[in-house]
Amino acid sequence: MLSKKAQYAFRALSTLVRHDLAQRAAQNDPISSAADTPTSIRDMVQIHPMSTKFLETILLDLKRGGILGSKKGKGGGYYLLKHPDDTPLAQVIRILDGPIAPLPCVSLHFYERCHDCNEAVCGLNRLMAEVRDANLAVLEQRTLSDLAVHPKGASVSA
Amino acid sequence: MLSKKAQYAFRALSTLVRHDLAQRAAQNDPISSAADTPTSIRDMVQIHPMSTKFLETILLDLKRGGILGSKKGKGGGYYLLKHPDDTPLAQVIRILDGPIAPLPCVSLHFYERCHDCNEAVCGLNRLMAEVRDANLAVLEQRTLSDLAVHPKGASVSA
DNA sequence: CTTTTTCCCATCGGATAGGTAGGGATTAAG
DNA sequence: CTTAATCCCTACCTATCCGATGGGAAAAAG
Repeated sequence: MLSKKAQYAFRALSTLVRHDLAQRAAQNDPISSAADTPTSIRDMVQIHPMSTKFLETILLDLKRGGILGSKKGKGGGYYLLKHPDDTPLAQVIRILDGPIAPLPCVSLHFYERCHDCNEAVCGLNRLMAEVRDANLAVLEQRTLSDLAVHPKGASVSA
Repeated sequence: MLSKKAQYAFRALSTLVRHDLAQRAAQNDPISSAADTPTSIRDMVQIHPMSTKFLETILLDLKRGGILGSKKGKGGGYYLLKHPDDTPLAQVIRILDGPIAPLPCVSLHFYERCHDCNEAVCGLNRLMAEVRDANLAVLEQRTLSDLAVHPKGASVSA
């Protein structure tokens, strides 16, 4: 199960993605970043109601994780550092919730050896590695762009 | 991530599965259950070292969940109620850890409506349903029998 | 009846999750 | 320079859960 942090993060990110894509379209300049017009926490909370202070800590995590940039002072806020297509959902989850694998001994980014268990003959490792791969097949493929796609809008890219 | 409960459960179950399969083979009667020679907690702990008391609560959960049966008194213990092929890993996880889905609003067995979110237009629901399906494709297919298969033993059934 | 072993209840310390509070530090605008 | 907006940092609180423990009651076998 995803934590509340990750859930709220995805909601706030969907707002940032929509703002980012709209701005790129308006500028006819799909390469430039959206840094010049960031989105404030206040605006995000108005779109998706949640605790302002809690969202603050989440956005800071995402900034430290290299997904977001920020601008201080009046007219400041947060913005995506990369194109929404270039941030897989797995990256967001790892920042806020840690490992995606069901067991530390099959984790790619947070590997830890399991004691009291010989990995070579442990039937569980192999099975949980299968689960991990099944998860990553979705979470590394899907990106922030997919968050903004509504079911009715049949803009399926692939 | 799986809880410690689920991890320990799988270790104990692997002992029960090996015992069950060995007994079926010895009897040349692959249909009968292994109820007549249950495995005690003490035996399980000797094979996979862990807290006896903790394992006790886990095995009780598995019994309430309909996976195990028990026999009291001397020579008693726990045994599988069904053939190892007929208990998918998903059932074990649901008993000990609850939902397999990343969000309650996409859970099949533990569904809960999410507030502050219109499921029809929520991009996250659709994506997390994909993750759920990817997980279930493995966890409903793989069974307790797969726990006992060692990597070297190439007895791949399908 | 005695021994063995499962079963049941109550508890408990520590960690984590979820959320709150207050006060800076930085920037832009007037 | 002053003010207002906004990000940033530290600490705290509370409830829940995880992993684990203790003490027995009940049942089966000898």
